[in-house]
Amino acid sequence: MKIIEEFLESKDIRVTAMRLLIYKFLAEKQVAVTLSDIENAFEKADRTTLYRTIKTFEEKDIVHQIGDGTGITKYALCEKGCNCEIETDLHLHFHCNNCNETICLTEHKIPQIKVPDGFVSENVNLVVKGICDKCSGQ
Amino acid sequence: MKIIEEFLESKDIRVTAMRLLIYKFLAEKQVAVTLSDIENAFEKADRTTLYRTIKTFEEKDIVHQIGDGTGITKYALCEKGCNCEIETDLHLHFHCNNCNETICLTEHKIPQIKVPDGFVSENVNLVVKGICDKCSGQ
DNA sequence: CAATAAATGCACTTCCATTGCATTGGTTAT
DNA sequence: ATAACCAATGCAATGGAAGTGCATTTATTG
Repeated sequence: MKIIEEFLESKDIRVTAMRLLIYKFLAEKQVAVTLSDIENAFEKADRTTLYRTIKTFEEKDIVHQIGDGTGITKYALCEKGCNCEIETDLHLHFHCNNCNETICLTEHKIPQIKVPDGFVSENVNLVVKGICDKCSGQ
Repeated sequence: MKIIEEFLESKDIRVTAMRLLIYKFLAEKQVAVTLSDIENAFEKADRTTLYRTIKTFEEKDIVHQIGDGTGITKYALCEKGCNCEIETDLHLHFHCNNCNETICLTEHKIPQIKVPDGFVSENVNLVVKGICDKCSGQ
């Protein structure tokens, strides 16, 4: 817990009880979560607080947003190897069509994508859909 | 126009004036459009009709949906080379951060993405973001 | 302890997606 | 041709998620 506090401070994020809890929640989750997921986990807290906390985390580059095609934006902690603050970083995510969970595959880099002449690639969003390891193992 | 009629019939879609117009609209557009775009183009028609028409087109595999990260779903006609009814087809789209338009790059195939053991890849959604040819040429 | 600034909570708004139901319009069978 | 039927359309309403304004609480600083 102390470690989290120091980490947040190092990222220029003021430490509050709520923020510690939300960070802890994200860290324990192995998958990307929606705002509703967080909401359900902290029913005492107001939705706005959770929303703004996530936004703060995003601005300070410790959380990144994922659009996995479900229409609902999900969030995940940036881990080692996730350089999402860098525009050219490739975000590879896996969305399970069975359990509906989205997982960060930060260790799986993808090759540079070629685009036609005249187009300038700044950022790539790649979502692989299928069956995750938990669901395929059943 | 006769060609469109025959095409729709061949896809098991009942031909109506509205459907012909919407198909024509999509065919003329070179970019993926939102429901609002269609709505603006056909102010006389009801939003629901446009919505359901697009859904019908989707079910019959002549239109596919694109989530480009803007949060608003876009739609585009499936063209030659677009086999979006096939699960393993790779959808490559380009989203311009300047003009906000999304373009289908069906001719640009991308290599098979490797996923970790236990994961089964069924479908890949790839959106490249940057500046499109029109905007970069300014 | 006072003054200030940030964080939280509440209420409200907006936008898009979606559905139920009534109505219209086109197709088919008698 | 007409009745019966089913699909398409239009209208109204709902729901969910994102986002904003403002009051209040909490924390920090002088």
